[in-house]
Amino acid sequence: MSGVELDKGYDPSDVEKRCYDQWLNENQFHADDKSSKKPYSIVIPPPNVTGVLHMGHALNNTLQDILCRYRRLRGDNVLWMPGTDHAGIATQNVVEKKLASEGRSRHEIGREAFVERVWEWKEESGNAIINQLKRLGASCDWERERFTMDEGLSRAVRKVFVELYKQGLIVRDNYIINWCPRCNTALADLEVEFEEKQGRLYHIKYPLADGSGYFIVATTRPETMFGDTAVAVNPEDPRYQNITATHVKLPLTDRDIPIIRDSYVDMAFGTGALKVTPAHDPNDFHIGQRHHLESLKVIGDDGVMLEGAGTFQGLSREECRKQAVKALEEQGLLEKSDEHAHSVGHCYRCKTAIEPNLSRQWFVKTKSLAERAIKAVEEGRTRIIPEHWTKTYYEWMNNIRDWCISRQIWWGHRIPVWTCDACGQDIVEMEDPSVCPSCGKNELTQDSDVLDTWFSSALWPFSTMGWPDETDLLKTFYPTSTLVTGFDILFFWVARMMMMGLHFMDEVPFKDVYIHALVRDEEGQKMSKSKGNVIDPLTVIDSYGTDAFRFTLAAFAAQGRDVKMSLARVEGYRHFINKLWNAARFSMMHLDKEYPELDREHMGLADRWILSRLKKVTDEVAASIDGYHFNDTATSLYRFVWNEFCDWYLEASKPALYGKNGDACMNASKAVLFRVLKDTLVLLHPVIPFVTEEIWGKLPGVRGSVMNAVFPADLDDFGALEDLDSEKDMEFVMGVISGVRNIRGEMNINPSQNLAAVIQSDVDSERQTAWKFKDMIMVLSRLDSFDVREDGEKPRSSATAIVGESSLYVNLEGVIDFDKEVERLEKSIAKLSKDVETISKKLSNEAFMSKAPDDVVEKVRSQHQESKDKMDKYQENLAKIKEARTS
RNA sequence: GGGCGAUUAACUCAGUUGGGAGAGUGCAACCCUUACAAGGUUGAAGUCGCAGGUUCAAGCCCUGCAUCGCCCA
Repeated sequence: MSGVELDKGYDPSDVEKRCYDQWLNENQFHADDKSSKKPYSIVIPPPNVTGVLHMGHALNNTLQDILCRYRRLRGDNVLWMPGTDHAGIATQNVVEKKLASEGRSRHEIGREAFVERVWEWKEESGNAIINQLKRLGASCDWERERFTMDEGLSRAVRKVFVELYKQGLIVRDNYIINWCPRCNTALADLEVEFEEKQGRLYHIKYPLADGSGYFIVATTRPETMFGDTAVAVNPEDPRYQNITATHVKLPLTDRDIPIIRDSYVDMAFGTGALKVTPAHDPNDFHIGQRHHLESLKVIGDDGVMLEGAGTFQGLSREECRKQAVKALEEQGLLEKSDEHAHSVGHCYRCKTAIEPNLSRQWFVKTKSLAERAIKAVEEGRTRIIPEHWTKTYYEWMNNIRDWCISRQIWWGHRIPVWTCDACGQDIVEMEDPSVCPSCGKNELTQDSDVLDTWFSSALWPFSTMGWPDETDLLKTFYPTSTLVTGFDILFFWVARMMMMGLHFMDEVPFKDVYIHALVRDEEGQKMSKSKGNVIDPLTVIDSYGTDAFRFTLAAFAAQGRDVKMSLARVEGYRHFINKLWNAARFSMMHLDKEYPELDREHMGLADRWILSRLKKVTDEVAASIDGYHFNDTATSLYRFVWNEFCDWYLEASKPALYGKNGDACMNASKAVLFRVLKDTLVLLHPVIPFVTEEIWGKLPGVRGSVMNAVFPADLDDFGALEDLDSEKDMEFVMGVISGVRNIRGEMNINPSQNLAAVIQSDVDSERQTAWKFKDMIMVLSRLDSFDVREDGEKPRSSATAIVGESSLYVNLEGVIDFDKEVERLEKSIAKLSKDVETISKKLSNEAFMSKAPDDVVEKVRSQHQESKDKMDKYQENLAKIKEARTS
């Protein structure tokens, strides 16, 4: 005994900072621009620069880190590109609120000063989330950290805008868009969240212009009626076949509006007559386009009624609704109003009800871009995992609409379009223009809007690598290997990166897209501030350690299933970390040097067995990470470490380690212990980097970081670790030991009481195995006497277990409780007889015998035989014990 | 309205080509055995949402239904 002394328990807080600093100092996370090694690259989904780490980030980045650390261990040149985005609307909102608390508005201080303030706020808070990612252990290449608004990325944005403009893929148009009256900006369709709201459906009489009656139109938004420019009915609708009037009188106004016929109108809804408001409803807008209707905007960008609302001008849209309804009622034009549930769009940033609004905005024409993005997935150049998300991807891509990219805010990439005040010419170039190329005048005005943040995020996989320059980084790492992200931004981000990557790089941005679940609370509710059910990842890290937290996230990350985070689970995995720590602590007591060679000649059964199991778990870990089955990775490791290494191997190898079998065996076992512990740390490292690094550093003779270790599967002798014979022998031996323990437990025999046991068997191999490894059997089942024989009388006062095809008798002379043993045996028999019954049924089923494949029939036969033999043996013993009881 | 997912032990969840239902936690009993009581040994616990169908064989494939959740319109 010697070696390094480890503390009794593992203290993460002390270790984590030290390890992380060590990695940074050693430049472990840095990727080479050029390298002969196989490249592996991931770009981080950039979090908002002013945001804070939440559970979603924690899961997302833990999975990326597992992949990156694993690929490094496999010898790849790994780039994990980190960075943040500027989150235009969200960040602007925050700074505006701060201004408001000072009693000022952004308009008061002006654009330049405001943007200055936002940069200040970014500097102030911008490192928070980066530091939080570091606490999570993220092994990003921090030297390459990028921000969507830094100079290089801004140049990429400019280039993309200019090129798309020149290609006719970016256009300015008057179109119905989603307007947030609170943020005062246009939004993309995606940025609107629909929510079912209880409203009212108002049935309003629209008198026919020729006085021959009236139409009843149903609407949830009576305030928009001032913008009506037609009433539409379905041409098929029999109710309106014989209408002679061509116009209706628009109530509360002096306007007549035409009656039009359009098959869009749902005859089953209301009375089948639809008021058409092209300027304030997307569907109406399209009807308006088809029928060349006028679009009359009656609600201003601030949500206040405009001139078209007549006497209602100046009212808010909510107040206008109230008063208009009242006026209609007074004039007898409101037939009725019913309770009505309908979905209302809300701003995804501030939750204000969206106003569909006619507006002049910039759009990306997405159709041709989407076609290539669809094709890339169809052809498998990009794989979406789990596969079922591809359908959602196709669905959206096939129905994609033009993307409104202009935002009426100040924080973001300003749209690089100048208009000549004199001749109206638009100028869109890489360099800021000073004179109009058309008329030569120099009074140019730049568009005041900025671009959607997602416009810059869409370029992330190549803009972060230096595009539009042809950098080595791009050559080495584009296309990236894997993108890890949540499904909530599949459209916002993934789809748009696909379009931009294919268009500008002529190559997909990533080969694999792994889509993980959302993290929810214990009840499965989405975590949100308003519900108060948010668990702060940093609190979890502080209480349980990063490794326990990461292991929990990995263990929960089953494909296609949400993660329900519970602190009880994290605590459970903290126990696992501690178990590992203590296993290492025990190991270190025996390890005093490096053991470079395995001494197969002097190894015991447990040694050969654990090496074989090590090979197995290594294969499992590699396969599960390669296939993004992170929960399987965690499960395999957990079982191996706890149930095989700790529960069996360490216990079984103690005699050898304590020198009871001589120095040669002791050293052979130490070498195995060293090897298994070392390789296990490497296998665990991608999931729990800190504790593994800490233990690694204390391994005798080992230099450098675990990050530079070789993955066990890549070691020369890896294949030679497998030893199926030893696995089989060990299984039998463990069966015997468990048999004794079971009897001890069920018969309430004190663990400290030594017992005598006998294996009786007519199977040569089982007798040999039992005899060969009797030392292990005796130690682990606490026997002071153990015998193996081919036949003979069963000991009178003993309890029985069947192991393999052998009988195990545990002598309970003087302590046996016959009734209990009868009960025990009957229980086993009942279980077996149920099995035998089911299997017999199969075997007597002619259809099964003739149609099932031979190997299956054979398997069932042997199962039947096995169970039956076992049951017979129990029954024999039961008879004997009953006999003994009565005598 | 269209689409996707979920439903397996008290709880949280695995179950990858269909071939005798698993884990962790919790629970119960016993144990301070010299790495770990944040531990050890043992045990109990499931009509795999419901109803049909395909098949020799269904937790798994097909259809319908129910409940819950999400996305899109």
